Amino acid sequence: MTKIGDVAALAKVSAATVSRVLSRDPNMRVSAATRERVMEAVRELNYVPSHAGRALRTATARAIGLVVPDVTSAVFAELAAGAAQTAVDRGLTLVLAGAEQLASDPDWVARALGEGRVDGLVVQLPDAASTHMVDDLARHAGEVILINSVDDGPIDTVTLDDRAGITAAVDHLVALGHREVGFVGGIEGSATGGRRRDAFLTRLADHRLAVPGRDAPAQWITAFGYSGPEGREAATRLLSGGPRPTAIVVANLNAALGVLAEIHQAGLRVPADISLVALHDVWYADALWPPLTTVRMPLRPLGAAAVEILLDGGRSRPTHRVIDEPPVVIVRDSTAPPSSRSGRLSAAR
Amino acid sequence: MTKIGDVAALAKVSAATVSRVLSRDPNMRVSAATRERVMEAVRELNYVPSHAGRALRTATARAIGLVVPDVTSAVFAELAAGAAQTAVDRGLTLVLAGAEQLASDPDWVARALGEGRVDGLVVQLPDAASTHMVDDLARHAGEVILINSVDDGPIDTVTLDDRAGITAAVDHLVALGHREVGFVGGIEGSATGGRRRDAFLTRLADHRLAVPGRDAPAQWITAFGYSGPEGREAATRLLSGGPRPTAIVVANLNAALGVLAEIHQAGLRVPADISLVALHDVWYADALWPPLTTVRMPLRPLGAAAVEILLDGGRSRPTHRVIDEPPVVIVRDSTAPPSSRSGRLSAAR
DNA sequence: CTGAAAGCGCTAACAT
DNA sequence: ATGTTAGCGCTTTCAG
Repeated sequence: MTKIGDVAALAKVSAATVSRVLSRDPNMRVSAATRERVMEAVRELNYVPSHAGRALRTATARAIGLVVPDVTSAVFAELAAGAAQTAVDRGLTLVLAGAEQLASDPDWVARALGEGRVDGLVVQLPDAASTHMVDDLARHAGEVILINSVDDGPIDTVTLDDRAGITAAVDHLVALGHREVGFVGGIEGSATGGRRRDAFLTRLADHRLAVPGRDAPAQWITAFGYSGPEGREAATRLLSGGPRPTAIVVANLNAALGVLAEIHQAGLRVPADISLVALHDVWYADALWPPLTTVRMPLRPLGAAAVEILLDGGRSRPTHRVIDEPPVVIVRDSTAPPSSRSGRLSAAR
Repeated sequence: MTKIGDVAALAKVSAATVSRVLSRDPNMRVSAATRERVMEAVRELNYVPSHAGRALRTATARAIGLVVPDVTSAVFAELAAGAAQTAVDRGLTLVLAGAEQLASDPDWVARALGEGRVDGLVVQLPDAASTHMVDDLARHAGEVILINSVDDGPIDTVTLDDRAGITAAVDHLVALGHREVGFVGGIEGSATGGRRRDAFLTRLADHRLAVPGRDAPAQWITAFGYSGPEGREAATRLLSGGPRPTAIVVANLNAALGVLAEIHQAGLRVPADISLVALHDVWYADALWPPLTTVRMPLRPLGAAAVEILLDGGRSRPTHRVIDEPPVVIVRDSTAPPSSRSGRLSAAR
């Protein structure tokens, strides 16, 4: 590999000058002529500064890690895009990692940060994150930001307005005339799961609709998790005997796939027999059958904000930001007014 | 951060000894007592060796990059898992990256490698990769391995046996009694696209089935690409007027989503009116409606092999390995014998 | 078996 | 505006 000295020799300047030219720091004054000669030499030799040398000297990696529960969830694509954009703008490398290691190895965080391969970590905790994972992270507050999981505590935090998303979904269904609505939620006790469930219940009450467990069957509201199979399980439960709702809000798109499959399995039609709206929009929402109505959340801004807050660290108190860009309902074909055969619930009483 | 000197001081040895203990190199002989004292100090101080220091000294990053066209494609999950496992076994960090940058910035590769953040790159080229991208990579032969794209040239290469996969799909359909089969392929001129298309045509001939463009309508074989929307486009074309096949082989699962949506849109039923089998198995294949019959390819071994070959580099001639683990057809509900109403093609002539 | 010393490539203070 | 010098944290001869 060609090094800074080679460039310096070719340009007939000192290594320090090459460094100054390459740093692009405005208060590093270098004459235009020298600068030109240096750049010429850099091109000539295809010089790329050694990351190790620079990192050792400056004690920074100019890289941050993005840790997500499941890299292959399409929901994560936009998030990553937002984070990547901001990182690139700031001249940083963004490194992706799955959360498996984080979950399995208690001092993965300490090592990742301690080694100095990255300067900070943007972490989305798995739905089922244990408290000790949060504690592990808390020990590195300042170098870590949590996205869309916890929204308080000593660690910096950015979250989506989950409540607004769920509210928009419910409102959309109500506007279509639905009054009997079920909910497929995240797992019991998870931060987003709780927020989304509460928002659902609250909005039901706002509209004076039947509340599962009170005026409606308890199984209309489920909490198996956000994965496809878990969604399927939830739908099985939700549809098992008794009156069924005319519409369902699914708190996550992956789960909605499972719900959709189970509804088909049960011989029901969407939206004729039952309407479906899911939180989070992904590319294949309209390659499903029927094309799925979704609530698009500001995931890109979420990712961008996470990187920004992480980088502008050094505050005394932790930041807890909520991305308040409003969610938008993408109406496709899985929602429609309830059929005339609706009103099962009232009929059943 | 605590450094090696701190550990040395606490353990009352020199930094060199600490390094020797931590290197775990068997021919570094250190007395058991010293070793124990050092390890004790390491634990006490939570010492993690600085990556930069080590990388600078040894001129290696102990990290490799995995570059894929689309991080969020579920097809990629297994591939990444295989690569990650092998990397971890060898004590390496695996860094993920999307291929956008690779496509847009001609010397992204040179920089990534030159900076020394990674020691090598496992690259899956986008379907529509330009030749100049391959040329850029060729300049770094030895530090780069190509997966499931090109299968010759100066760069090391591992590929799936695409032909076997497609053959298995066709055979499955033929075993069910289909004789009129369509094909939704990758884009014209791509390496995998070509292999899969050729395999399809060959197998058709082997079974003496109607060949699109000769005894069957030319539009039964399409080449729009592997994405969902492109699959949809292909299905539109394939189903446009004229006799239609009783079954379709889709060369990629993402595209199959689009195909499925379009078939539904056309008011056809799967598999009653038309059977569907797709290459690559993903978690949600059975959350679709109907659950999709797929051909499962050995993606995990592919990822593992890529990392191995990259690491065991230094041969004089490039390696071109094919993962020959046989593909397996996962029969779900999207394939069935052709209905009695079949034979449209012969009837039409 | 262990320690001393040198140096990997770079940047930041300090000189000039 | 540019050069000189020192040293970031580590591993690796070379001595002992």
